[in-house]
Amino acid sequence: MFKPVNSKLNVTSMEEAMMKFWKQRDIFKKTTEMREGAPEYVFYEGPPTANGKPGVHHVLARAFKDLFPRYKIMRGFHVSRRGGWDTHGLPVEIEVEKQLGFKNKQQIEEFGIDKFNELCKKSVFTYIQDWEKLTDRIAFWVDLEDAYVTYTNDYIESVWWILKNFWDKDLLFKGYKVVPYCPRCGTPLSDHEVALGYDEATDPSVFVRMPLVDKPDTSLLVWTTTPWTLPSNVAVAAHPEEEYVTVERDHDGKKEKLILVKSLVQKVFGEEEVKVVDTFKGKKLKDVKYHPLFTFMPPDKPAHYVVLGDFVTTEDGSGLVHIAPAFGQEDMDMAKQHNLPVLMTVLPDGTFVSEVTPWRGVFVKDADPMIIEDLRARGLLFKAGEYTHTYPFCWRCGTPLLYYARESWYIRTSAFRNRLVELNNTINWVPEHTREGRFGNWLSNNIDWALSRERYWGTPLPIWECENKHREGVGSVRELSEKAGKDLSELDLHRPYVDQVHWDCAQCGKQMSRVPDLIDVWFDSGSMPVAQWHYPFENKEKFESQFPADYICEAVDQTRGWFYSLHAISTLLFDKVSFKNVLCLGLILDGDGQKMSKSKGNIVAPWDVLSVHGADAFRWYLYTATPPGQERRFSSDLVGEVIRNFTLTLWNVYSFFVTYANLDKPTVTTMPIATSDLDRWLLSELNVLVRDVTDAYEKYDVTNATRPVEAFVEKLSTWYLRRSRRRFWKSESDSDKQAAYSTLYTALVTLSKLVAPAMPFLADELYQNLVRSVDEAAPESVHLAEWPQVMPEMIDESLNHDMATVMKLVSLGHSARQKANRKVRQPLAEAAFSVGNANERKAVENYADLFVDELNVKKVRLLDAATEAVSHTVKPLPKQLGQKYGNKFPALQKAILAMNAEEVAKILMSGEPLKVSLEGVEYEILSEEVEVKTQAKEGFAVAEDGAYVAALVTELTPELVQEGLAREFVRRVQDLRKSADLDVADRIELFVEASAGLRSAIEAHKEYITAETLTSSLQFASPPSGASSVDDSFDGETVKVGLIKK
RNA sequence: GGGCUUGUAGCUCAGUUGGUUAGAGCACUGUGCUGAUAACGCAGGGGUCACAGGUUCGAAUCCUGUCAAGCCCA
Repeated sequence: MFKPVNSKLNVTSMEEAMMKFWKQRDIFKKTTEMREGAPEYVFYEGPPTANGKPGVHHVLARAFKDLFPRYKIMRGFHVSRRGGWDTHGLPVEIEVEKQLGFKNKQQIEEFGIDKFNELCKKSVFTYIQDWEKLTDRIAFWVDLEDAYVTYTNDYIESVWWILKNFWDKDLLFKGYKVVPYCPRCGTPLSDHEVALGYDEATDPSVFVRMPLVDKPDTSLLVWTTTPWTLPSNVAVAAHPEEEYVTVERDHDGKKEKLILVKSLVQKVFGEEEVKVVDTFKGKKLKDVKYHPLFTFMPPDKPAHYVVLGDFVTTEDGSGLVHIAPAFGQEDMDMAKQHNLPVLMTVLPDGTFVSEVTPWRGVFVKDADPMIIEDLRARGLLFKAGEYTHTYPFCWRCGTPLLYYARESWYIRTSAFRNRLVELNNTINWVPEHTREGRFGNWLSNNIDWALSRERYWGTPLPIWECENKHREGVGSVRELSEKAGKDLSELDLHRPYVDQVHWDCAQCGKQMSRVPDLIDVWFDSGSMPVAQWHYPFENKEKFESQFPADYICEAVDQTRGWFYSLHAISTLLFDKVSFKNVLCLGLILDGDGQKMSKSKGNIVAPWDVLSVHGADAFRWYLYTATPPGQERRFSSDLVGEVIRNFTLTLWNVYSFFVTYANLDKPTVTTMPIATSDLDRWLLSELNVLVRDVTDAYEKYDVTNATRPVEAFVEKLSTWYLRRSRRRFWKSESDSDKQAAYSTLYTALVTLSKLVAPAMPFLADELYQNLVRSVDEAAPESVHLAEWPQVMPEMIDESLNHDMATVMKLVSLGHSARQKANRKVRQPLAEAAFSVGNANERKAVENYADLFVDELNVKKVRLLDAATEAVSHTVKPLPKQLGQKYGNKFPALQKAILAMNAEEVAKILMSGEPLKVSLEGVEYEILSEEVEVKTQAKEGFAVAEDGAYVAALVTELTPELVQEGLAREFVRRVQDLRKSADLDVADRIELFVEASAGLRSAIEAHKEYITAETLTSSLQFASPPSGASSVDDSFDGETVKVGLIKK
């Protein structure tokens, strides 16, 4: 006996009960334990930060992360799924700063780094319960109890070990570079951090005059969008090969001359007429001296002359670029090349130094209008406007970044550029284009990794130096203890405690102190293959068995984040990849295609979806709606569609099976002996499904691992089951019935396994009842079961094709009925079909019984030219003929159509080739290269689609009419049974008062009627009191029916 | 400015090595079927396959350019 199943499914309560079951039986743990010793499949969890609530994009990532470990376990692998938490970094600090109301770093130092970091440590897990609850509810099976945590001493020590390795290989260096710098956070940002914060910005667009020293009436016309950098100007750059002009114009009643690039004259002056007085190549401007706009800081080297550079753009501006080495990468390169001075006019907090007297202490961006005004007053401003472009902002605090020359620690990743690319080419990326495209491009343009951060809560950079710049790298706590001469095994490896460790320099005897920097948090997470095991200090074997990963999965924003940091570290450290397969997910957008963001208020909360539609439907939606790499428009309603379209269809097939199986108590087996075509067909399709889904999983093709299941369930429900219902109802328990039960049972059990990775709840619900309730020896959960084996011998492609033809013709038959206005309950004498080629004709003959039943006709046959009034048309098929004959196709087509259609049809229908001459050449056209269309001329109701034709004989004989009435009557009785709330197996007594025509129809078909309605006795009498009864009329007849449950 | 991706019905998506009639689901309307179904069947409306060129006997599909959106890099 199976547990009775209600056809109404309460998804959420089913899922919650299943969660409880899994927990009680410890199923998750068993999935790992049972595979102890089996081949390892390695999954890495990219650590999230738990200081914010999880959103739908986290559900997306976690759903996809969960899928493959589940599949691989069913395939016999051992998968340890260790969770992890990313705990360091600026986001955490910023949360704490907000709590404390801090505005800058001084406040943190005054407050105390120890206390500040203590708060950071606490804040990291603020929302951990939300994360655990969500993870649990969506059935992402990951071990959070034993998760790695990046702030632990063990983790940090492993990171130090990596850094020491790099230090020893001379891969760490200190450089003077212009970096994107957040003046509020007081720290440079890594390139992947900068990437997170680009936004539209409107900046001033300013053209200024820089008068030439030798020709005071002539000025360079220089363009900038950062007026605040003008006080540190030391040069102007021109493109050596571009044409430049000197133009003359009126200004303040005088003539003035301005120099700019020729191609931008129109854009700069617009309507204004200017006179070009000279034209020359940019290189002629080399070394031309000009008067600086400001003289707050006297340069210590020659400055204020024109230099040449290929980078000068002539798209915008004037073709003359202002150079301020402290505030631009290209500017700094120029300064190095031409030995220009570097004027540091700005403090680390983003305000002007005191030498810049008018604006000292003013934040530079705020000073822009004041500077413009000053230039205007001195007649140096040509014009000022606005310029909208994408500009980087701090990804956490939103402050516009400054490009700012800082001393910084770097990893020499660019030295490994080729190797990074080579190793990447061995990684399987989904979608594939990411390997060569987004990620590959990024690697081949690799620049050194800016590692250091001038912050507090993070992994300290383990480099110590003395005042003479003698430096030592430290790679373990033991090494640190030895150098310091005391046991530091209990030392917290964070600031400020590590900063208090000193020793004397081995070279000069001065005190060694740690450099103040922390490292980029991406280095933390990228170290996880090593650091999660505290390798190499312990767990050597564990590490080796868990490296590299077979599978990782994150959203596309991790391309330059975690994907890069994992790849870069393992390349530099081991010269190996750290992951073999990677699924790179697209972003999740709201219903209008907008990025979800807190500020727009268009966030869909995961719980709003989960509490209504449940986790399975949510997951299934994520797998099937869109290929994983694509961005997706999301709304809760789309998840609801999954329930209606897929979940309930499957559920109802399941509920049908259980309902009838509990009545019949058949012996079910998953090795059915299929005798009927319908069963053979279903099992054939089922094995195609198993084959295709398995292949798709092996290729990390999620869409094709899930969508075909939907298509199969649709066919199972609307064709197999619809056509098989009577086999389950019939009273005798013969082998056909047994076969039907076993076939359906096999399909359902197989489905429960095929959907187990994707819909873990529903899958186990089916499995528990279908398998466990009859076989206690079976694995305790579908998630502990083996993946279904495909049985190729069950696959019959031609049967599948035939059945598709049958379905197509049945559909046309229904269409023809509708056109002829003949409802299905009215039997018709004959249905005749036509198909496109000789092969398909078999299908009509072989499956006549399906047509008879489904279309309610007495006879089925092929339309036949020999015996009835039909005509033919022929259609040369472009695909076949075009591919074979290329550009001869149009002429051939014309020639075939010019022939007598009836004769052509006759030849082709017999399977003979058709001979066509064209330009003296004879072609043999095969029957499958031309579609022959048969048209019924008269006496039929016809529906057609391409070569497929269904033609129904619609004349009714008195016998057919009587039979139709009998069926109508049965329908009334069945409705009555239902409304009287009878059980499907209840037997009844029937009382009927009917008009004459109907009465004789009932008498004629009494046996059929009583069998269909489980009637023990049928009397033509008025229903006794207490009977359920109904009055009705149809087809010109009237009836009163009553029934009593027997 | 450069790179990657995307653009097909009102919405969400398919569309095979190029093949002449571009499909499905949802939604809407009508109708039929049903003792599994929250369903299902049939029919109807709904498309400049983003746009413009090109290659080809033939282009949603290949090429070039343009436009729009998203992400990334400057």
